[in-house]
Amino acid sequence: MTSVARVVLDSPLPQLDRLFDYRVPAELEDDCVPGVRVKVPLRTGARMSDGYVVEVLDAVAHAAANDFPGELSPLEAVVSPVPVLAPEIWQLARAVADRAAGVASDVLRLAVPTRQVRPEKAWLARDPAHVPPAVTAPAIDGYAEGVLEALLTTRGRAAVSAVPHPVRLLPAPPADHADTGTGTDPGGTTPGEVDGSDDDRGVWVPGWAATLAQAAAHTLAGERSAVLAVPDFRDVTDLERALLQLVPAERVVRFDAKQTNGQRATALLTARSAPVIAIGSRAAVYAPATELGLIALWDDGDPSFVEQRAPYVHTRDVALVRTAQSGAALLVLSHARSTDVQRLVEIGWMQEVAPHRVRAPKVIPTANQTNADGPAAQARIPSSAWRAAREASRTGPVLVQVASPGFGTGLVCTECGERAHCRVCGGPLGSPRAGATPQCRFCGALAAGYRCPTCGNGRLKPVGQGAQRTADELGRAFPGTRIVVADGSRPIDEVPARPAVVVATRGAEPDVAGGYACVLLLDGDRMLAREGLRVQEDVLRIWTNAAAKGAPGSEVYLVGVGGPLATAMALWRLDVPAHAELVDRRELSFPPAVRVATLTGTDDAVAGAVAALGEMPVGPVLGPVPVEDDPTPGTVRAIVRFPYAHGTEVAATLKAEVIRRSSTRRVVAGGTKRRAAPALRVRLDDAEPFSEV
DNA sequence: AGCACGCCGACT
DNA sequence: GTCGGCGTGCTC
Repeated sequence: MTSVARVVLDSPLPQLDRLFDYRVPAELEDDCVPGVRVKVPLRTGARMSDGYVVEVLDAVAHAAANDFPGELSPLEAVVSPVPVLAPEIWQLARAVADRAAGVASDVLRLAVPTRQVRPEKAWLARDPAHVPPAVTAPAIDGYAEGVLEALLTTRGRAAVSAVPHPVRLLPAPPADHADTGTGTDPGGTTPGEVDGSDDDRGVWVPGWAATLAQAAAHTLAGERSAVLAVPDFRDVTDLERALLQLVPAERVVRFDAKQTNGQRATALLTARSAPVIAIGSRAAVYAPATELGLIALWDDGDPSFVEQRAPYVHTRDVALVRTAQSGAALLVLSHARSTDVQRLVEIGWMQEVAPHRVRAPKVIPTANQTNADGPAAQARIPSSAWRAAREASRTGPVLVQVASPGFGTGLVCTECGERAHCRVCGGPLGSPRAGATPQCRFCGALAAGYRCPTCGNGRLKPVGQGAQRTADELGRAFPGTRIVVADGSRPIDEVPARPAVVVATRGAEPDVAGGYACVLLLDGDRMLAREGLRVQEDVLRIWTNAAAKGAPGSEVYLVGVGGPLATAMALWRLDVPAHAELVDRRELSFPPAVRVATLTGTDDAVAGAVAALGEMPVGPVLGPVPVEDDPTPGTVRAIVRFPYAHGTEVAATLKAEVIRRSSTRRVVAGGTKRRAAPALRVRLDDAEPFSEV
């Protein structure tokens, strides 16, 4: 009895994005199981394509399905007998691609690393009798008793406000017997904050990391997997440190961008073998963790969650699809709520959970206070904040958050004030240190011997204040105090809990055990001056994340900001501005109140796609307008907006249009053999066009 | 992608 | 009359 393999091809072509059936030769039948890599003939016998088997049918079942009338070609080869594509990850990739009008194999490239022989051999040689060490369920601290535990048990979904300060996590006692119970709090080891004692057991971790680690350990104690995705590498490290206090290292599997393919392959196979806690950045959300019980994200508003490769799907959206498919619980932790999550809360899809009896940062807005008669640094810092910082810097580290890296935000001509731009790419020039050769902030090109194109003058001066400049000024104003600078080019993970002034650019704030004694948020006005849909929620995220690095209840000075944002910060009610923002978006029909699709290509193709959508879009179609910097002249772009309820239909229609347009190959006018860009490119839920409005 | 099929100009 | 141009379409 011959069987039939259904295969997904490893090809980015939209017209090949469906399953192909192949006859399985008898000699391959043993190895041909769902998830293995295969080689298959395509169109002509000599041409081979790679792919994955997603299903194996016997001939009877295939005859009953009867969807291909022709004669099946035989499978060429099973590349490796190791099933690297888990069935649920195939389902996830299919659904994610469909939602984004994209190609499933593009998603698979994010989910499955390229073939690695050594990890596969190691996996095949593993001891099948090995039982991973059991895990004891810890309590989840900082929230009303049992609330999050109950959510995990009932597979609920929640937007969780994070514990807004560092906490000390104590190690879990060794689990000496397989305790499959849930919710049992091991006596005397309640992890959590410590009231300033000199006890040096345990580790200090951010509040959110402790909560995620406890929730994941709780899930794993019930022999179910957890998948935890965080925005960046440093967050993965924080989370891992928290987890290793609670569960054996063997049960934590990392997925992150800095791994080699070999490490990723090993992680993938480990995750498939037994319940684990899979942690990492974007890639972790695709971890093939068995028996999934929990999916959790930290800080879903962070732009790092936007995938940079086709089909550009946001980790949050992948998590939503995976939650729906797997029935796992979903926790989205943050301090500042994203408008996307606020929408899910308002439509009743997620519930809200806030910490119980925790000490929020004491945010003190200083809208219009100035301190004009001090030195330069003092002029930027109101006297109340100044005094608090000076006082706090005698007992511990003070965090000063500034907007941008380098010495200034840019360079201008000393004569005419014209901004200096890069001669290579036109980007803004900056100066990494006082007196250093100006350098492009975009492409990094050095601009030695720069002369102003407007007036011919050769001297430049900085505008704005960066971290180094602030640090220089504070160093003069705080003689004898250690000054530390942390920014993108000089990252510092942690500073000691000793008196110091730590000047950091947004997002680069070092951790400190126990938290900072005081936090100053400078440049808020400048951060808010940017244009774009996401500016407000972004800024709130940046402020709250820095504020949460302060010790419990420590003072946080929000300089130069007033109004509703300052109020929300002072009351630590970050749901309020999220709601207000969402109300605005609804009125304007902007995302995430609606979904958007950007259509790029020839005016024919774009107009055709808009026409094919018929009545599905809401509001006027924006454009089409010429795309200025596109390599293909005559390229236009249109933006259509549509309700979530039409998502499936819109994506399917646009995908069909892409296929229709890609079947005819176009050649660049001018006779060269170069192939032109596809006639139509479609991208769903791309907020970027709105950030320049 | 690649490669075959298909309907209109210059050649033995 | 054919050889071959590359527009159009398909790939189990």
